[in-house]
Amino acid sequence: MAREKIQIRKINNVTARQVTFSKRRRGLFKKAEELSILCDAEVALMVFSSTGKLFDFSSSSVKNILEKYNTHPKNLEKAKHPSIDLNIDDSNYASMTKQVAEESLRLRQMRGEEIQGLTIHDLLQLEKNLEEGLKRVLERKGQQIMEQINVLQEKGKKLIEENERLKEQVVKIAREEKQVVTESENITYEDGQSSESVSNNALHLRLPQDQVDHHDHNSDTTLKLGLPGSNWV
Amino acid sequence: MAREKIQIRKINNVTARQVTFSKRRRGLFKKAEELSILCDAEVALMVFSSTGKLFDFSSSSVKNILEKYNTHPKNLEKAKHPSIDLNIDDSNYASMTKQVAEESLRLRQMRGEEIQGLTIHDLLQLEKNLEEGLKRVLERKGQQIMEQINVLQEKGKKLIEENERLKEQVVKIAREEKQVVTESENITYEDGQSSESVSNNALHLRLPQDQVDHHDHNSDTTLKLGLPGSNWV
DNA sequence: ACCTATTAATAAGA
DNA sequence: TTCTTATTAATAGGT
Repeated sequence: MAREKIQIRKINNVTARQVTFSKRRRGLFKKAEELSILCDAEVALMVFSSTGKLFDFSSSSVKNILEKYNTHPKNLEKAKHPSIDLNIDDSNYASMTKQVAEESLRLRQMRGEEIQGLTIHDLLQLEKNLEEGLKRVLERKGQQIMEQINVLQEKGKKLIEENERLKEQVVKIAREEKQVVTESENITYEDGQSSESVSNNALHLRLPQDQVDHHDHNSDTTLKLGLPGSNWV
Repeated sequence: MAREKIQIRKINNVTARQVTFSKRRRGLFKKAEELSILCDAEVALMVFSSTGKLFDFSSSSVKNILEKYNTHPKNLEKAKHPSIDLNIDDSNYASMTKQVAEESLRLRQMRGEEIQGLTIHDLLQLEKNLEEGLKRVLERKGQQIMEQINVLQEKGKKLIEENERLKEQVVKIAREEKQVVTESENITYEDGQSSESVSNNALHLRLPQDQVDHHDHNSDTTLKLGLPGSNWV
């Protein structure tokens, strides 16, 4: 696909072969990845150059895909482990494969795929299952969100209480320092803030580190509610 | 590379996805073979469709390449797992069991079971899947029902036409019999029904058996619509 | 499955 | 190796 059409046979010129290998290898890996993404397929690709260098790609993990490959019924026949268990294994594998296939089909049908062959009755059943599932999920989501809100309210309450304590503490410290100032008049505040401006932003004052961390940790919970697409009401 | 540029992300339309899978899979395998021939490289390619179907290509034997892959220095470090070659033993059984368990869990979660441990985020995802599935199922059900209705209307039309023909036939026969009666006055009707009462229930008359069967068969379709819980509008 | 307008890959050369 | 570009190949959307 280029300046000239080429025949598909081994390229004899070594340099040209290497160049073509690089280019086409990239193209092949790109296509492999695209297929896996576009079509939700599992793809594993291994290439050894003529110099023995290995290149591989896998949509998930090579290990998983190879396992899947090895257990695939298509390959089970050729298993060269002539053990006595083979027959038992085969039937187990066969039944398991069947089971997997069935569950997989049901799952896909729940997602609205492969439902072309279903009768109206089947479709109504499916619809009922989906609505039931959706209902439960929505219920659970509502609960979960209410719980989160309660947790947040609880934390908020605690934070307010803590703030009150801290304010008092700050006022107290300020008073003590005032006393000190009164007593020996050469000591000043370290920043420009007077003790009167202390309000809710008490955290900006120097506090023991563990308390600061505590607040940061708690505020994580807030983020969990900031999710998009929430239409559970 | 076609009528329109597409983004590389999962194709949502199931049919389109399957079509694209077929086309691109062919392309990918062709490219893999070309690379192996042109550049004298060893290539192994495995693809599982989203329906679990396996397609593979290998320039030599998959087994050889997998062996080579497993013993390649690049993998030896992390290859603590007892090799991924064609060992068909309990590890595969275990992985299959795991797979079954996972799919089964997902299925149950789609039905709203075992969702206590899920986060809000998980629940939102589940909800989205369920709504998508439900949407597709409802669409399909609607189609299916419209098809059934069309079929029924078609059959109804044919039945009406046939009834008209039969009525004419009956009237004609009745006339002929009247003639016969007139000619030789000792012949009577075989049942108490006079030819004047023939209306839509023409089927009650003795007809050739095949026509009766034909009607009974057609009326089967009617039953398929008489299902409970239909709220698809 | 086939068609074809378009995009993507790539062979050769720099 | 990388870039460029003329050309061939792959393919998306329709039929």
